[in-house]
Amino acid sequence: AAAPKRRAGNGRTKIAIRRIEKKGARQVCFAKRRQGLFNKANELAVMCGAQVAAVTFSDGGKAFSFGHPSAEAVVDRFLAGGGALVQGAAADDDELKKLHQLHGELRTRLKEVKARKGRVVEAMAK
Amino acid sequence: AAAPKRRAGNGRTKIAIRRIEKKGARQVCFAKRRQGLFNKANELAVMCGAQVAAVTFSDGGKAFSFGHPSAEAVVDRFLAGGGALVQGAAADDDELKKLHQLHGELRTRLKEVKARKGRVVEAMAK
DNA sequence: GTGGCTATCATTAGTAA
DNA sequence: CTTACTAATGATAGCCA
Repeated sequence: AAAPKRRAGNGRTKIAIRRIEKKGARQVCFAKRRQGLFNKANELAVMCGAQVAAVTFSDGGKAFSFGHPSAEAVVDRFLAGGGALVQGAAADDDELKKLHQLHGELRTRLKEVKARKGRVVEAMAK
Repeated sequence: AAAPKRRAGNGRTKIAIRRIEKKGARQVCFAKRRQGLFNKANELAVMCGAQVAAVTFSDGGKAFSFGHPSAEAVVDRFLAGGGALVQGAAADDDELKKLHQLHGELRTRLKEVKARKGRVVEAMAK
């Protein structure tokens, strides 16, 4: 008798939260997790009666968004409120740590963009 | 003899994705899931090298946000780009300017928080 | 690019502090 | 508001169609 042969599959394997190097796997992961993120955002909005917006730009620069009641509405309100309240007003000490981290990320990002801009300018000179 | 009494708790129970009526439970749920959402957003950003922003307003109208590299940067790009996004020097130059401004704001903010923390520490010493 | 599958890891409902 | 705990639900890595 032929056993109903299970599909090959090792189940979920544990992975670290760092950049996925393989391009293909990274894209698949982006698509799946983007969907998961939007789903979580929707659940938060429905269950807690909160306004939620989530926006992401893929590696390729393509934009995706989710919002309740709409991404634009929430985003507008966010900018209008002038509120640059990061991660909720936690304890000062905690917030200080977060600001330091943000600062570090910003510096890294600045360097990246500057480097890219340099290459672009150089390319245009030719 | 007193048994080492486990903490009461039935573990996670299945619930429907609809508005939570009990106010207290709704607030706790909001706090937990907001944190979970931001965590997912961060993982997506790190693992897939994508820009991500998440913004929510609680029932009480309080704003919370997360962003990589920053909520404002991603949100601005979203509103500016509308949908399709262009690459090139112009886009990079614009982003560079925004990052510089953000950097300045962050430094100001850091000083403020540090000062406040100093006052708090001093107050606690008394 | 999307969707199914399985085994496994991650999140979290309910509760109390 | 945040945190700790337990047990169960939910999300998903890797592989294939």
